[in-house]
Amino acid sequence: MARLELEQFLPYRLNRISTAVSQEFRSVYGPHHDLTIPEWRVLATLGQFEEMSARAIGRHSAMHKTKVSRAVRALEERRWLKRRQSEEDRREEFLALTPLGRRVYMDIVPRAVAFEERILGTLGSDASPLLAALGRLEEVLKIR
Amino acid sequence: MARLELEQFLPYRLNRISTAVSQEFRSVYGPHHDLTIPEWRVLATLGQFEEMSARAIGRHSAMHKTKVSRAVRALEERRWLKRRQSEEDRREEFLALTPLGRRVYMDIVPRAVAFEERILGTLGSDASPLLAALGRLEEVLKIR
DNA sequence: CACATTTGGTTGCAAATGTAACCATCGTTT
DNA sequence: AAACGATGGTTACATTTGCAACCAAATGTG
Repeated sequence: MARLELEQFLPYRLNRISTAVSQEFRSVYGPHHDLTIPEWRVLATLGQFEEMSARAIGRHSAMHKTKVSRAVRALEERRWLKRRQSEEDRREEFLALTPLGRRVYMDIVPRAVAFEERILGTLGSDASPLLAALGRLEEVLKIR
Repeated sequence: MARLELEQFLPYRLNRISTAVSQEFRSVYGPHHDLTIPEWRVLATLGQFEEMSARAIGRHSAMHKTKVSRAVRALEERRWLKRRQSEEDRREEFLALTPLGRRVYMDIVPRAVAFEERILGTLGSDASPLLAALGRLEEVLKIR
């Protein structure tokens, strides 16, 4: 008869690990800044690329355009980013962090880096095989 | 200056991989049976343990009790599981798959196993380091 | 140039989820 | 046994999410 142990099942394990890590990470910046995961992704993308359209942000951070749209509005209301109408194509707008937004970004990045190092650090020599395997998974799943 | 590439950031990668894998998996059983992830988890847990309380299912499958409650009701309405009042403690009820539910379970399990084998298979020799690393991560995150 | 099609982005609506409040029952303390 | 808090489970409410419809501007086609 077919046998399946949920706790050993790859999709289940990945899901649990992923949410636990996200949760942990949020508890790292949460006490200092209140922002959701989609908001953090937009912030991080703009921190990395200066100026970018919403469409491009979505493509780069793997988020649906409605998610991006809402996160952008939230950040805009907090004055963390500003919009600029494109000259060539008046449908699209370019987004960029404000000085305030950049300050928040610069405050979170070191925490993010330290967080990641902490986790990978405790993995010790298992860390790099993990990263390699994740890379392979990304290839297999064609999400790269 | 602080540097962070979102596409390389561990929480981001895990999240993307996890949702992609879940999505893939759902497309495996989706055409045959329509059930959500929480419903699948309850089904899988009961398939594994014959009879179990909702509380125990939640603990075992790492789901909040409201999620379990709703999934159980949905499965019950589909006549895939039945409830039995506990004699000792009239608050709790034991849940078990009906023959119909078990048939569905038995139909999905081989697909699930094959799916997992397909993914791990394409990873080749990277597969077992991945599983080992996931195990370490679970330890580090104390979700085991 | 008129018209259809595509595309960047927003909005409305329905489904999914988490939190807190809740109900009933249990165990414990007095 | 009366009163207490803890526990299994459900329900109500607010928030988040995805999908589809939508708007406006761009591009393509006759």
